[in-house]
Amino acid sequence: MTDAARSEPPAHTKVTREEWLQAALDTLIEDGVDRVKILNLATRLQVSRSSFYWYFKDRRELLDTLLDHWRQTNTRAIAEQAALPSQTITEGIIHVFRCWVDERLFDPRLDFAIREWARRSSRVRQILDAADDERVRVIAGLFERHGFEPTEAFVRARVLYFMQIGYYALDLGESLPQRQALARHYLKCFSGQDPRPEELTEFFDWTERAVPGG
Amino acid sequence: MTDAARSEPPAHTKVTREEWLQAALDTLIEDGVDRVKILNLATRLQVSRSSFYWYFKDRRELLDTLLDHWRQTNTRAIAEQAALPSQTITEGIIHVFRCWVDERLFDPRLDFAIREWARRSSRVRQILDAADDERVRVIAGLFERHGFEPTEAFVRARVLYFMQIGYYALDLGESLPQRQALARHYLKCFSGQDPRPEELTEFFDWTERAVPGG
DNA sequence: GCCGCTTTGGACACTTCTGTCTAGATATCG
DNA sequence: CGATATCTAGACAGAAGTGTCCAAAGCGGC
Repeated sequence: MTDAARSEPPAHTKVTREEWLQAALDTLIEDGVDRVKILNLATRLQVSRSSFYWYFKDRRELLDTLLDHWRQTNTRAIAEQAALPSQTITEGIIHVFRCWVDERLFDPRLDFAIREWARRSSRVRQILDAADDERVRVIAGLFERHGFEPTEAFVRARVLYFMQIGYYALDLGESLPQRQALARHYLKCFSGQDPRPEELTEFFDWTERAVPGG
Repeated sequence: MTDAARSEPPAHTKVTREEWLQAALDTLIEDGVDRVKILNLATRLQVSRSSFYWYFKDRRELLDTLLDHWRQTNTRAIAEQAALPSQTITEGIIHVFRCWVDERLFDPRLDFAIREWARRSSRVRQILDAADDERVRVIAGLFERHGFEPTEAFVRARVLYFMQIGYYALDLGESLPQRQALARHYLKCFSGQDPRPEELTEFFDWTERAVPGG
């Protein structure tokens, strides 16, 4: 995209709306919604606090914008990967695994920041519940396409998805090789069957292309 | 325990240390550590804020006490249930399931309040990491006692534990019957084998005794 | 070169929370 | 009864955050 295409701000602008948003997003992910304070952001951006009110009506409008951003990233990535065609159930699960490996597809820290926020806001809570529901549904659909009964597909989708949410809750900080070493066992546990070796090597190749160096 | 045994407070005491602690614990669980404010608690307890400083040095001392309370409940319950003797792996898993059913054994909301707190305090984070590690270890020990290879035991312990943490993260609010209906499928997924019918009925009986009416 | 639009800074009033200090109230014991 | 230890209230100072108002600064167009 050229600079002209994004309607360049006047030259004497110190901080754009996008910079306020990015700073807010970073703070949301790092410290939680309670610390997304206008004063904080202003200090971080080296600009006066009152400039904020030029771009946003109030703090609430800023937070609403952050929430919209989340809605249009994480859940969509899971849905897209789960919908890809697959020869075997393990290959299908591997497609979903891509979300857990590439943070550009699914940002776990943002997801948890939203989850924590939802504990204190029924409005956010409703939106989050709908997202969780959709994620489990699309994964259950994957299991069903591979011949699992609806109830078993639902339970296995839950185990796969909840397990990953729990994994993120612990925020273990494992390296990619550590995680890859266990992938085969996870696949066995989630699907009840062993993955084909070529599926695994293809997954590791994909990982190397998507996340060079881990 | 008799009243005499707990060294009765003077009659003109409006609020005891234990009441401050209980109010703080409730608030921690409900609203998170950031909202455990002395002013809040004083208002809730209908007492002057400065009385707090009679019982506690400062806010930090109160929070330390809450953390200690958590350390001596949740993790211990999991360790105790996982250590019980079991004929089959499914029976062993069912013992752990008791923690997920009886909130007197394992309080999920307290656990999540601590988890959220740990995101902002490296001290709490270290303590939490040690607890998570111990929980996975004791469950992996259960799988190993039933003949699983160490790596597979470890992965299955993780899937079982992380899945439950993820389940709590979503805070679905399902009823006990709803959850019981899926227990058989979870056991199959976690262990790779079907539970014996009598194990399930015994589990449901235990549940009815422990949590009458669900 | 001046006007006006966009953007920023600084001051103000308000709220919520923290910790300290001091004076008082109340039961118990001598 | 009075002294003492235990507990509570209220006032104070200060930090950190919110939103509003108005003056001023920097560019672009005329």
